[in-house]
Parts: sequence; structure tokens; C-alpha cells
Amino acid sequence: MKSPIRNRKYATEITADNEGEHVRIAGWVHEKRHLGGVFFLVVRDLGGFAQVTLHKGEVEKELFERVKKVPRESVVAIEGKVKSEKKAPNGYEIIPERMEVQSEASQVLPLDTTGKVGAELDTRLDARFMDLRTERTKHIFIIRSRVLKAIRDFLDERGFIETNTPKIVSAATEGGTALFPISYFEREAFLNQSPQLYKQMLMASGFDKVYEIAPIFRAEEHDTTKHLNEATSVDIEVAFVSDKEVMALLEELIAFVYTKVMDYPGLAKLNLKLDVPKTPFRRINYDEAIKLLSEAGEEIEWGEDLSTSAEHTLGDIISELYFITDWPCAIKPFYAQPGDVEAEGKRKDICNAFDLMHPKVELASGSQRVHSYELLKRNIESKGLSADGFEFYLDSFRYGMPPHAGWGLGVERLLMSMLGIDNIREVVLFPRDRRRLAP
RNA sequence: GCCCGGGUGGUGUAGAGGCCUAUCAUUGAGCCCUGUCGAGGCUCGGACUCGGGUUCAAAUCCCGACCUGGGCGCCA
Repeated sequence: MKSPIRNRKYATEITADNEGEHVRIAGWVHEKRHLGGVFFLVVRDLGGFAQVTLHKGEVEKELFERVKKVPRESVVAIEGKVKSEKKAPNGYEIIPERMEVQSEASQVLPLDTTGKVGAELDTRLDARFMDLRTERTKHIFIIRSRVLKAIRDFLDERGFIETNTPKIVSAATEGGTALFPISYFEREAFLNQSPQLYKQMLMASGFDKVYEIAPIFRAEEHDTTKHLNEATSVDIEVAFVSDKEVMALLEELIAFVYTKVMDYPGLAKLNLKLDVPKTPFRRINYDEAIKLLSEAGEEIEWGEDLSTSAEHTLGDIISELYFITDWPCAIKPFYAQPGDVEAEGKRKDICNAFDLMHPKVELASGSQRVHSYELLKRNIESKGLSADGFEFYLDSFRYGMPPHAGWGLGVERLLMSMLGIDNIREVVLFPRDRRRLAP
């Protein structure tokens, strides 16, 4: 009988107060401890661990022998009576009456699930399904789920509309990164590097505030602890606002996500203390960043992007979440709005663009967008791109496009920076990198 | 793409020309043990990434391939 379990209880749903009750639990055989006359079987489920105790002579001999023999990590369903017991880990134990082995695990295991012997990340990723059975990994992904829910709750509450834009796109791109070519019937197509063009087009729809949480694909051959070839991006776009408003929204969102993660009980399993970052975050402009770096002995020529070591140096100096604003247009995409010379005494070669930085890694970047058809077209061409390829995008700017602003936030980078995890692969179930295409 | 490391039982490691029929832990098989919670004790199994080369002798040195860790570039 390999049947579903009726009235299944999680280990954490049972307490000593259930003394005498009949319960059914199901899960994986985490550990077995045989002390001769007494045998402990630790069953693991999503909630935690339940101890099943068998006394020789007090339990059927056949059952005792079967429990003794069931291999670790097998899936079992157990029916028995709850007994309040001070000596048991959770204050109770289960005296079994029946055990059904629903799936017997082969031996030996590719990974230790108890935490006694470590495994390298590569080994863990090869056997990710089993790695997810370990406490630490399990909690990382439950937290990931909470982070995504928090983001949706936050944006939904503020009137955002969740959207889905295509991941298979034609050749036209923002430039910069390399794309994955794919075969699309008789044509060539590409995997989308970001929803940028589409979310902007939606600004011409009247939706006003949109967001999308979706995969992005980058064909870069980088091999680092903070890059993936398939990542998840939170993208927002808001009409009738400037970069200032979406920056404020971003910092509030980050703080909100932190508070939601802090509430999570499993956080203790990651040996982590979280502090909610104070808003508003510190803002420095590009010129100040260059100056700070120069004072620290890191010379950056004006107009150059920040190198990895410059990012780290700056992160050490500031040591909290911060924005870098007012970037040179030359190193920002064509859709970033240049400063308004007349209104604010700003330079035309400076854009209303920003990056959100964690001391260790860039988390997000955004800007006020160009909403003038003419300027946008000129910008595309001045970046050496062909306006023809952008016709579908440019068209949306010709029939009433409001001013707008937005940003893109890397979910994995937010998670890794929040949880103090060094390798981005740890926060993706099945990461795709230069070498890894399976599992 | 560049630079620097590393590939030893299922997992994590020690070993740096002969002392290696290769260390330790954990796992596996089995035995003892009636309160474990990283249980304990005993017995047994299980490995030098692959291909060339140097040498009387290679896990150890050299070359190549493959795999892999880190830094940088690029990129978000």
C-alpha cells in the first residue's frame, strides 16, 4: 500500500500536549540510533524532526526489525501514539504501531544530510535534490520565497500591475551584454537580457505602474561568484515620476524585504543576525565616488565605469547600502535621461541614473528614462546601434508617452547580500553558469 | 578571455620521489550495547581524473586533455 497519507501531521505540529493521541507522520529517515534494546528513528519533514522510539520487547518484533533495516533517507510513513517524554528532543516521541516504507533510498548517499561532513558546492549542486534536504539549504530557499512574496505584497499594495513580457526576442537589444541566440522557426531569435524595452512600452499603455519578476539571460563568459547566465530580475517602471521617486520606492522596498526576512524563524539556522537598513540610504554622486576612490588610492578616470576593486574599496569606505547617482551618460544605456541644464544647472553629459550598491555587490540600477522620441532615436544611434531594429520600441514613443522612471533589481544578489552568502549559485535552485547546464 | 590554485574511497580530507598492499573522519556491511540527540565500542569493505613522458622507482616531478576553486576583465 503506497498510498497518500490521511491526516498527516508535521513534526512541528505535534507537542507533548498531544500525549496519547494517534498521529501519522511522513518524511525522510534522517538518522538511526540503535542502542541495543532501544532504537531511535529520526524522521525529517518540512517542519523539522520527529523522534520515533522503539523499545525491544514492547513493540512487535517484525516492526522493530523493519525499522532497524530501513536505509537512511528512505521515505517512510509512520502511525503511532504520541508520548510526552522529557528526554526526547522536542519533548515528545512517537511510539510506532505501523511503518510503511514508501520509497527505499539506495545506499550510499551522494551527500550527508546531517551536517556532519561538509560537501563542496559543486558536489551539492550535482545532487541538489538532496542538498535541499539539509537545514541550511532548505531555509535559503524558503527565505527566497518570502523575499519574492514580500516584493509582490509591497508593490501590489502600491497599485502596481504585475506583467509578463516575452523572453524570446528579436535581435534588437539595449547593447552591452551578449545574448543567447536561439532558433525560432526559420529565423534567429534571442533570449531576453532584460524586460527593459517592454516595460517602457507599457508606459504608453496607461498602466502607470508595472512590475515583472522574471528570468533574464546573459551570454557572458564570466566565471565569478556573483554572475549567472540565467538570473531573476525584479523590474519596475512608473509613469509621471522621476528617478528620485523610484529611488525612494527602491529603498523602502529593500527595508520592507529585510523586515519580512527578519521575522522568519529559520533564520537562526543560517547563523545570521540581520539589521533592517535605515532609510533613506546614503546617496553619493559619481563625482564624489571618484573623489573618495582617489583619496583611497584608487584612481578612476572621469567617465570610466567602476572596476570590481573600486566597488569593493567604495563598499569598505561606506559599509552600508548606498546609491551612486548622476552617472556620466556615456557609461549608461541610451534610455537614461540626461540632466536638464536649464532647470537644475546640471550638465548634459550627466544622466539621472543611479545604482544601488551593497558594500560587496551592485544590487540594482535604474534611471529616469528618455521619453522624447527624437532624443531617444538620437541616443540609440549615437551608441552605434541601428534605430531600425528598435522600431517596435520607438513607435510607442510617438503617440503619447508619459515621462517615466524605473529600475531593475537582481533577486539573487539581494538574497546573497542579505544572507551573507558568498556564491550566487547557492541562492538559485538549479544555477546556470558557464559550465553548468544540468541538473 | 587573462592570471593563480586544486583534482586521493559515496562525502570531506592527510600524504609533496622509495617509509603507500595510501592517513583520518563520516558513510556502507556486520557484531555488542535499553535514553540516544554529531551516541559509544569492535570487525570488515571502499580511492590516487584520464593520456603521454622523466626515473631503477611516480599519488608525489614534467607535458597535454578534461573537471574544478579563486581573482580580474566583460557584465547586472
